[in-house]
Amino acid sequence: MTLSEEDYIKAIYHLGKGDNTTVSTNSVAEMVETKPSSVTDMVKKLSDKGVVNYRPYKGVNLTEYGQKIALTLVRKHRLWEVFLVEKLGFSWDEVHEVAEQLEHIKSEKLIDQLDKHLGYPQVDPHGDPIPSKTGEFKKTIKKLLIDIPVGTSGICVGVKDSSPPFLKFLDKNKIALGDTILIVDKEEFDGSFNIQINKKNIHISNQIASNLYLKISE
Amino acid sequence: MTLSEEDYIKAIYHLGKGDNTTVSTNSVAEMVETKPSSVTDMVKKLSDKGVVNYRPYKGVNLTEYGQKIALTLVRKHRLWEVFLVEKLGFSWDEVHEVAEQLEHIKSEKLIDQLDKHLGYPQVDPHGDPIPSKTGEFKKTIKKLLIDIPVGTSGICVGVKDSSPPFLKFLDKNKIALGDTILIVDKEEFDGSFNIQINKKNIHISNQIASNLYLKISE
DNA sequence: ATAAATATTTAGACAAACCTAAAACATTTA
DNA sequence: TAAATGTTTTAGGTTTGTCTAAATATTTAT
Ligand SMILES: [Mn+2]
Ligand SMILES: [Mn+2]
Ligand SMILES: [Mn+2]
Ligand SMILES: [Mn+2]
Repeated sequence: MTLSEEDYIKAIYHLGKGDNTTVSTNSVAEMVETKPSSVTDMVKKLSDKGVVNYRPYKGVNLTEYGQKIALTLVRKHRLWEVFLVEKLGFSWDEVHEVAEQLEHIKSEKLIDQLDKHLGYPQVDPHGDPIPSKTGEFKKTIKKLLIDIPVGTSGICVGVKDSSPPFLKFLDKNKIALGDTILIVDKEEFDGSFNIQINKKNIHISNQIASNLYLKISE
Repeated sequence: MTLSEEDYIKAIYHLGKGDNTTVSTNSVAEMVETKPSSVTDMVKKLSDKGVVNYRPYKGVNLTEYGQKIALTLVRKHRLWEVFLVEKLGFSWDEVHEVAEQLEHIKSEKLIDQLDKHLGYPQVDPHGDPIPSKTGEFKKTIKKLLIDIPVGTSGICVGVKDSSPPFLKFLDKNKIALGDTILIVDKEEFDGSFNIQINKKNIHISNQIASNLYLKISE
């Protein structure tokens, strides 16, 4: 597959919402930042190659073969993201653009060895799951910390309240996007939480807990 | 620069023998595995961009600007080669193809951090020097071990005699291409050598020493 | 010095991936 | 259910990087 073909396949995969829903020409165009007419051309070519099912005016989705390719690309993209953050000191929000390039490097050995070098990570820095070599992975969902059971851990991926006071609080307590958080304990009395973050235990109120989104494996 | 343009620039650089000699259309074609007519086209384009000096029928070489680009590419290529060998366990002869792709990834931060991650290496797994961020590097030369002064170290890059008995000897003594060898001592009496390889000292005869090529910095 | 051999460029085409403008189809709205 | 609106495809072009075949320049050999 060429670099362009791969980017289209990934777009169709991501728009397919995990269940390979048929997606529109326009939505693909928006995702790959091109014009709908270009998508029509490409999608015909991918259809000829057996990568997608395409019915004119009706939309497009991935074949089995296409899904396999998509999962390999997602695996590569996310492993590179882990590498950039863990080994090269990139931050959460700097990795995407570079991974977007690195995902197209062709070498099976490279990816296998990278996976090993990173200690076979299960999730990327954004909390998204990394498919195994055979394409399996756990789905993840985004939940408010307050709705997550004790003993579970997840990755901080967003805030509900983004007011300066709240952000300042997070900053002061060194809670940042991309951090792994373990729910240690929940206090019956006031609904407050004990959480572990960066190897330290801290205590947060019910209010804080209801404004932090984590991504956890189902 | 596009991937293709970069590969042409590298080819012109490598054919230029370090002193930026003017090179022929045919030689470039051979190196980038294309036809001479394609080289003519590309070289005109690179000339318009100020990357090369081109005189029809006379040949092509790099401008100052072109040399800068070439050195950046060589730097990237060789840093990735070190990464593949040192961090991912690739062997000497497996890295080139992958580095040929990785060298085109665009991110200055990526290369700076990779350099740091690798501990600012001076040479790649083939004994070739890695240009600094500003483009400086020591030239290296290939010499028979026998002609190298005591105290110098280099990287094993080839053999003069490739007969089975000699190769078997190297194998038995765990001397492989890509290994770093330090000349510890030379025996006046029989011209034999003490060398250090893989943190072990071994003794080799004058005959062995006159059939092993090392790459050393000038 | 001339002819033969070789190297290089030009001319004309092609595939990939994109574009704009116009036509065809589908959906919504009145 | 017909018009209006929005979506998708088609038609026709462009750019990049490649190719073959033919023309031209340069080098080598007689
Ligand atoms: Mn990409
Ligand atoms: Mn990610
Ligand atoms: Mn390359
Ligand atoms: Mn090398």
